[in-house]
Amino acid sequence: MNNKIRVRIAPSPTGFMHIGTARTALFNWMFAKQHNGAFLLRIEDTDKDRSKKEFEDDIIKNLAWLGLEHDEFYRQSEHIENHTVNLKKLLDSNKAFWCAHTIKELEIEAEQQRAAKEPPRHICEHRDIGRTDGIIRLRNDATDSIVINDMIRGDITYDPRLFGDISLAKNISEPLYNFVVTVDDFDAKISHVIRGEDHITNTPKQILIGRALGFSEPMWAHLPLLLAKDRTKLSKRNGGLSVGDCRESGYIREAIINFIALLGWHPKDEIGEVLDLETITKEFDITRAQRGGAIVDTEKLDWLNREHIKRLPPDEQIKIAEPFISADLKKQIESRVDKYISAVMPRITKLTEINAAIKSIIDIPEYNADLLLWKGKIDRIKAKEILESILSDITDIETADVSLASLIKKEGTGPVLWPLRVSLSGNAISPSPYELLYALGLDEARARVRIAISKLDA
RNA sequence: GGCCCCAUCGUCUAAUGGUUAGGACAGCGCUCUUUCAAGGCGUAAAUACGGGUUCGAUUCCCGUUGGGGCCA
Repeated sequence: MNNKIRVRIAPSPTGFMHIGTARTALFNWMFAKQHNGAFLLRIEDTDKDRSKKEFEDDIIKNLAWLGLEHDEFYRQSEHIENHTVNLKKLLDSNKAFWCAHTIKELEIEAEQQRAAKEPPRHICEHRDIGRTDGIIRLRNDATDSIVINDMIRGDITYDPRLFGDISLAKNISEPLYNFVVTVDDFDAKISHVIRGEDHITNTPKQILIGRALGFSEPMWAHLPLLLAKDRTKLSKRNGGLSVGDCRESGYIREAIINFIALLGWHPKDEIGEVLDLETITKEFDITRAQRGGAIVDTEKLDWLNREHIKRLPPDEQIKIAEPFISADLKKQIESRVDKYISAVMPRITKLTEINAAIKSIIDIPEYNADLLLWKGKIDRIKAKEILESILSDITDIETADVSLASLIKKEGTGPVLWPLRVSLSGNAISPSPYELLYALGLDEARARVRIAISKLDA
C-alpha cells in the first residue's frame, strides 16, 4: 500500500514538551486515526549541544500520558548516513555545489541587500568552480512559481528566485534543517505534513530540495500558532505551559486534550464543548481548522478540568487524586483516604487543591456557638435539641441519610442540616453535611456533634 | 529590510452572499438550595479601517492599518 496515510511530529529535544507540541501531536494523531494511518514520533536531535536525553524522555512520557501513542519512533541522529548519501547524490549530479564564501562575506552581502531593500539571498558564483570546502548549497535555477497546496489555507505562492542558492549542509556529515527534514519525511514515507505555521516559509525550500532529489511531495497543512498573552509565539520564556507543568499542577489529561483541541478547531454547536478524545477524533476535520493564531488562556482549561473531573467515575477520581495527597496527610487519614477524596473532589478545580481541601475538613477550627444557629431562626435550646436527636438517631453511617430524612421531615431542612454542617466542619462554608459525615466516619462525627452540644451548654 | 501568513465579543470560536451576527469560558444580575461551588434563567460584549463587486457583504476583490512568522 503506497498511499497509506502516514504523519509525524518532529520535536527537537531542547526543552520540556509544551502544549503547542501537544496540540500538533493531537491533530496529527487524530488525522492518522481517522484514516487508519500511522503516527510517527521523530526526535530531531541533530543539534548535539542543545539536545538532551531528559527532554526526549519528557516528550515520550507526556505523549503517552496524554494517550497519544505513536506507532513508530526514531531519532534523526540515527539517520545521518542517509543524509550523507543524499547529499553526495546531489553533489555528484551537480545539483548541489560547495560554496566557499566565509560567514563574514555572507554577512556583508546580507547587510548590503538589506540596505538596498533587496530580498536576502545568496546567488553563489562558486557554483561551477569545483571547490570542496565551505558549505553545501542547492543550485537553484527555478523560475516558475512554487505553489504550496495547503489543506487549511489553500494555495500559497512563492517566487523561487527570492531564495537564492539554498544552504543544505555545513559539510558532508552536518546537514542543515531544511535538507534533513525533507530527506527524513520522504524516507519515512510521510504522506501529510501537519505542523505549525512557523514552518510555512520553510516549505517552498523543502519542495525545491525534494524535487532535486526526485522525491514525491507530501500534502501540507499548517496550523495556526499558539500565542502568549502578548500575542507572540508561545515559548518557554513568555509563560508557555509545558505539558509536565500542567500535569503537576493538577490538570487531568482529558481536560488538556479537550482544551488544546479547542485551540484552532471547534465542534458543532449541538454537541457542546466538553468532549472526550474519542468524540473529538470522530468530529475533527483538519480542513476546517482555524487560520489565525490562538492565545492560550487557561481560564477555560480550569473549567474543562472541573467538568472532566466531575465526569470521572468515583473509583477513577480516587485513583487520579491519590498521588496528589501528601505523605503526611495520608498517614493522618489512613484508611479514610478514599472517603475524604470523594467528599472533596466535586468542588475542586485542580488536583493540587486536594490537600488543602481535605485539611480544612480534618482541622476543625474553633467556632462560636452562635454559628450553630441557622439564620437566627432557631435558638440555642432548639439547636441543642436537634443535635441531640441526631446523636441518638444516627448510629450507623450507612443509614444516616434515612435517619436525617425523617428528622428533616419533622424539623425542616435548614434547622437540621445547618447545625450539623457547623458541628462537623466548624465553618459556614464546607462540603455538604452528608459528604462530611461519610468522610469523617461515625465516631469522629459523633464526637464533633458532642462538642457542639457542649458549646451550646456553655 | 525581503517574502509569507493572519484579522468576528476580553478569550476560544460559529456563520463559506441574505441570521435580530450564534455558542462556550470569563464578567455581571436574578433564581434554586442547608453554606460555598455547581445548576437554572437572564444580561452586557465583536465583524480593524477605506474603497469596490453585488439587489444584498462577516463572507468575494483591492488598498490601508495592525499582529504574527521565516530568512539573514
